[in-house]
Amino acid sequence: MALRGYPFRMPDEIDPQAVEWPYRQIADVLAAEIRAGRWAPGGQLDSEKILCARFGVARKTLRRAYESLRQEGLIFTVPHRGTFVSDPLPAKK
Amino acid sequence: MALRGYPFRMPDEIDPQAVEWPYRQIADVLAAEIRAGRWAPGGQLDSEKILCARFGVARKTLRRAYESLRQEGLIFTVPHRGTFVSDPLPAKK
DNA sequence: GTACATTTGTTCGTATGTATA
DNA sequence: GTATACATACGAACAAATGTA
Repeated sequence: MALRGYPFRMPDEIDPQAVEWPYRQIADVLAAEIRAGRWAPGGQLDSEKILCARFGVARKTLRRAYESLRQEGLIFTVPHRGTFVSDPLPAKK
Repeated sequence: MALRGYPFRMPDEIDPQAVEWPYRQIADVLAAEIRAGRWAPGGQLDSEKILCARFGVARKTLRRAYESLRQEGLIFTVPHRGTFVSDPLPAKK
């Protein structure tokens, strides 16, 4: 990482200089983990706060990633409770 | 300045009629200020918006000037955060 | 019931990224 | 080169709902 004079290193797989937007990279990482079975269907995902720390992004960016995953049907959010893995998972396109 | 009957003075040192491209003039002005120590190494430069107003140019032009300064190693940009003076500054060629 | 922590919901201001005319 | 619009992102703050001690 650390491209073009960017002095910091991101905590996780996110590259702010990449072609893909950070929120997309995050969504892809989480989608892969969900598909891999890191959480069981219905299981609760990490909170926005935790994931912000993990990926080193602002909460708005993390929420944008979650929003994408919701639109893709992989997760659902219960207000003030948390975000969970869809059950069943949609077929992989 | 005050070209072609334009009764006012340009906001800053840019002369659209000069041989040098406006983005080059801007880059030179900023480079001189950086070398002169107007900002400390690591200090945040003015935003694109501010500098557009100062030099009286479109954002596209200002960004091109910043791009040149980045290539010269004088500054670096953190996406959505701002543009900063390199630390340390490269030796003047 | 009260107090506290946790999580998501919402809004504000500012800055850069990208695209189109 | 200019002008405009919109998307993405950071940072911060506060609100609302939930769960627990």
